[in-house]
Amino acid sequence: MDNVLSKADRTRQFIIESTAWIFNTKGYAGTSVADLTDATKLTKGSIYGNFENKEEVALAAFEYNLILVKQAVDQQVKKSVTYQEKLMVYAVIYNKFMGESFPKGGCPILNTAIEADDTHLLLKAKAAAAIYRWRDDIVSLVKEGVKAGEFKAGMESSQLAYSIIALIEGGIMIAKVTDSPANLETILKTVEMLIVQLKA
Amino acid sequence: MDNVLSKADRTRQFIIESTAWIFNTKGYAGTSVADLTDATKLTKGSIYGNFENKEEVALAAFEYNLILVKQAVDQQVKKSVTYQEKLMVYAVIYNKFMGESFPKGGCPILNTAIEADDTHLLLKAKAAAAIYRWRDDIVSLVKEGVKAGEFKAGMESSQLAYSIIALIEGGIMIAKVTDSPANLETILKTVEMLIVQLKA
DNA sequence: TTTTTTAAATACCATTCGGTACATTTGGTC
DNA sequence: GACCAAATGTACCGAATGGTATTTAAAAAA
Repeated sequence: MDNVLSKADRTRQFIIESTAWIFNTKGYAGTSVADLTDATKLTKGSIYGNFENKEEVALAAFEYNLILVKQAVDQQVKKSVTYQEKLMVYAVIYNKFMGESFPKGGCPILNTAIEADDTHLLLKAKAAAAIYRWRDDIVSLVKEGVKAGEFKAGMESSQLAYSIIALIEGGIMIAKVTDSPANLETILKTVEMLIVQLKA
Repeated sequence: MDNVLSKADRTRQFIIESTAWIFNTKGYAGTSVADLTDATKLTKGSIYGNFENKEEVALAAFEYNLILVKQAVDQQVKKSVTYQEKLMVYAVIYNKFMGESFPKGGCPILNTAIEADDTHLLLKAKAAAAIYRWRDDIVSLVKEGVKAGEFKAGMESSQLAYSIIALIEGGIMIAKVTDSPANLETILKTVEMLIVQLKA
């Protein structure tokens, strides 16, 4: 018994990784179990041997999609020197939301929040938690930036955080539905403006 | 033949009005034909006698939901005196997005854009058109406000328009998924700030 | 009021849905 | 390599899916 993942755990992970993008594009209701077997080339028996039901796959897939986003963000935040740069990472990374490391189908928080808010309590709760985590991260960066003397106290930091998140998520929605990444870039200029105002 | 609506047209309208909110809450994929017969107390024969298929009902329902929003907005814009007030109507009205005249389930543009962007070309196109109309309305109001001497030329008006839309839609998403209307109010303060900056 | 047209209800279709019992194969251990 | 447990495939279930002839009822025209 090596401390390597068991066959079951590896299959479970394989199912999650190969189907997460489907849930992110088609949604929970729009994704069928047949979609999962098609994508994995596994059978229903195998899927249901590793997950209790479709819902459990969807929840795991959502968490995996979040990890993908978080990894992309953390990597870039680490590279940034100034707090302005660190704050802008959220905006910049979401600007390449069509990128490789990013889950196909756009922002999973946005997609899940919109579909689940009236229909699926568990997914809704997970999406809400992701929003709060994101807000807290932004608030922390602002506070650290103030402490480091880079920012002056300006707009209430949680207002800024919510506004940045709303601009990014709303911007992704607009860019995707209009097939125009330029629209997101335009909106991100406003995000940058809000952050720059912190230095005034 | 009075120029009153025919029986068919009235039934068609009845189906649209009684099912539009279902599409807006459950989405296109999540709404079944059985949901439509339940809500209307009609049979499948009647639904399919007035619509070619589920898609046609969904498209008509989306248009109806848009009309509901537009009526609520236009009514308030007319009441407003200053251009700042007129611009803020979009924000204020969306703040009561749980109101009576507003379609249940939140903003139909947002809901439809997110579900359809990767799955349903026709709905996607309709949602995109709604975004462009909204942007044009905001740009027009800004230009008129400048002409009237209320605003000075500031941020590019289309950038402002997209930013306002993104803040409102992102704000609705956040407020709904966190069950906290206060979060939307916070974000709308930033919308107000952007508009006030036009007067500086 | 009778006739004709139109709309709605009934009963059905094939297919897909999520899910499961059980047989078969595989991987890990001795 | 034999053995056993664990994982996967096979075959199936009832219910729900979107959709459609065809019959019945109602409305409009004559």
